[in-house]
Amino acid sequence: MTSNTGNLSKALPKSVRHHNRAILLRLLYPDVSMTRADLARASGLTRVAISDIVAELLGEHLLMEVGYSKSTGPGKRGRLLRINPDGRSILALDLSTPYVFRGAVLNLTGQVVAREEIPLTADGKVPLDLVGELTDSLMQRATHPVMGIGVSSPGIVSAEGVVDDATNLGWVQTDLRGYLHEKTGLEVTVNNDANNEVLAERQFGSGQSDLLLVHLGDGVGAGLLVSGELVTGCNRAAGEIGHVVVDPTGPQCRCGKRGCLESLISVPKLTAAMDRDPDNLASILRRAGELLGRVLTMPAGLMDIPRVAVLGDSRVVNRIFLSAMEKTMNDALATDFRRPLVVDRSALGEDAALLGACSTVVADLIEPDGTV
Amino acid sequence: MTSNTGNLSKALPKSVRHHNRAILLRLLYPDVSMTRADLARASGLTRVAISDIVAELLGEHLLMEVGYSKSTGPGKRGRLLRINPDGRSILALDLSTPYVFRGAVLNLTGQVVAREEIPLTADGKVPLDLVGELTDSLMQRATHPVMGIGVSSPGIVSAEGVVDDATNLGWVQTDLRGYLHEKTGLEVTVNNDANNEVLAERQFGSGQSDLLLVHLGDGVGAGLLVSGELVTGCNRAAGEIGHVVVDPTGPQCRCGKRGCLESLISVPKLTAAMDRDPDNLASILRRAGELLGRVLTMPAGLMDIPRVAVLGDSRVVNRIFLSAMEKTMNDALATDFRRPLVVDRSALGEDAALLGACSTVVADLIEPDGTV
DNA sequence: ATAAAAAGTTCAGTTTCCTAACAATTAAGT
DNA sequence: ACTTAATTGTTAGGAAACTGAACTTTTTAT
Repeated sequence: MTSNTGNLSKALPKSVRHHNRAILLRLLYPDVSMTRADLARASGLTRVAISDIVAELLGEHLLMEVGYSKSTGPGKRGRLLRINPDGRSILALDLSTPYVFRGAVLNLTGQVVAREEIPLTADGKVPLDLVGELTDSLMQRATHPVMGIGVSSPGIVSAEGVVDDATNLGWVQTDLRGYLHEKTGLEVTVNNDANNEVLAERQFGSGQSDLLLVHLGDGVGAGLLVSGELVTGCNRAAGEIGHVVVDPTGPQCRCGKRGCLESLISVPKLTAAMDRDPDNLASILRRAGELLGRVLTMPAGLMDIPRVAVLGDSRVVNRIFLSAMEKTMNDALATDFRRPLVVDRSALGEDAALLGACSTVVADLIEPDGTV
Repeated sequence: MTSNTGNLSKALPKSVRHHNRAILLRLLYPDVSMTRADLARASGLTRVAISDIVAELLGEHLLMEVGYSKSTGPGKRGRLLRINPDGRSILALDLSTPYVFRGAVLNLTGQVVAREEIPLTADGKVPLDLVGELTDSLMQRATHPVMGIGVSSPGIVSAEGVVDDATNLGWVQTDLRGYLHEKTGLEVTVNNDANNEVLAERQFGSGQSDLLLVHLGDGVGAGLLVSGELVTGCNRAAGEIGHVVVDPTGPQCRCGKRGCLESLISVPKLTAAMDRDPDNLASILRRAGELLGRVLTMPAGLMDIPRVAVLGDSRVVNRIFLSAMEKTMNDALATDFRRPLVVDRSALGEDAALLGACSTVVADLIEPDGTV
């Protein structure tokens, strides 16, 4: 109900090290090279402390030395350090794509090392055993020590990694994190698919830390980043906008209400409309873009968000759709104190959910939050 | 532009102490009594560490001992500790109320110790000198060491405390924090009025940490709390919803656009409409509540917010208005995974902005964020 | 050649926490 | 009444993580 304010757990001297390690790794992530002295200047820590932390990270193979810095004047040249991309392997699972259950092994910088897919039966159900099988299989293909498993799941995912998704997977209160942790002994993070996608967009895409990502698929979901933090909401239902009514006079939705967002602009609905009326593709897309723009205007204004990224089939999410959306929103938001909002396609393709899952695992290293 | 993710500054052993002090103070705030052993259990720190920190806080007069715990079994009785409300004084200034410039001296728990008001000239302008005068005057009336100054200002306030509000105060890029810090040497926090009001609602009202507060006044502003954190937005313009267009066919607004939220449901607009048509008060209010509910539905759904609090003149913000708003929103949001949203009046009265300003100063003590 | 600058290390010192052991107090059982 | 057990808060010693000052090595500029 009431979510916690900031960090309520105690701090120990050990937490200081954890925090400072994260600061260094974040400065170097994903492929920046710096010397110890550079890191000292950038972090505010002394060279002594940096040397100590770096020694530790080198020992854990999270960093590597890659030659010497160019000299820019008098003085000894420093040794360049960077993240060792293959210091760890990460397993990522994506349960959110229709008709297929996907998984991958990635390295620390989000590069896919190996990939596996299992086609699903028509009903789309994924038995828990199947998750275990794919995990085992990926584990075999990991090239380096596995630091954790990230999962993108549809539905509502509790903070404890319990999935509630009666709609698609047929899972009701399934303790996915518990199952995988029990099985592997590894750290496991489970998140809603759209939530993970927006994390991926920040980490491996545009880098923005205030961002709304809308995923147009069979349903409509969103992920929201505010000051770099994922918004999960008091019921862990943030981003679940598919069944918000946007037109009470609209068509009947399968959820029982009328005019849900999803009943108006899901990809199947729009492609069906386009197939029925192939002469008016542009106006169908324009109207859909205007509708989505209209309903997202107030959130964007209220949170002062600079960009909305849309992810989905390019037959729908194209220039016409995005321009209509962008114009609608900027017409309604324009004021002298606000920069124009950008609406565009997500920089990531269909790996977004896998990359997001990976980023939640890597976050343990580069997010200076944890315990401190 | 891109706001920062979490905490990017280094941690020192000293930060650990700061963090743990904040944890203890938060456990006791505002009027909880606990023994050292209780605090150890609640925080996870050892009794040794607690004794050390408590000794420090007693020495600074932030805590006081208030007798012995009741005994519940064998064992020595502990000494009860609590916040010393008068350990510090806080100055709060409110520049957001029309026609009057208000200030107050408060204690650590947000109780008003002294109050001062200066009526404003018809144009509502507040010269910087006047701010200085009221500050001097309040400083005289502080009964205990002043720990800081909090200010609620209309308009956009930068993270550095620079106010940009051409509309009301006539201030353009006024370095209010710099001015007051220069003058007094104290810590100064300056925030937008609605933003401070939502902080007050959390701290001194309902205690919720996911909350949207809408202030209906001459204009319409909002403050938004997500996971206990104030949302400020990429341009520090979060909550500035007054000039978001909600009906492109609506009346001309003074900002140049048509159908801004503020042009439809500001208190002056609604009271004028009610005065013109006194037989239809209820339907005017109902329609206004429905409109506000409709535009806030998507933000509430997207962020999964459990409550919307409305602050404003009770002629407008009454049962009819709030019920219409609540029904509109819940009709559109209802799903099986979401608890019904609550829409009600803010628990705080016209001191909300002062209390919020106070809470930003006290936050230095009880928020375990700071440097760590 | 010499001086100045920069990188990285060594050493001593501070802060903050922890564990273990202890003294003081309280209640309950015999 | 006396013993036992539990609980509170303190004292003493030790570990982790930082800092500042001084040192060595390397590099450029005069």
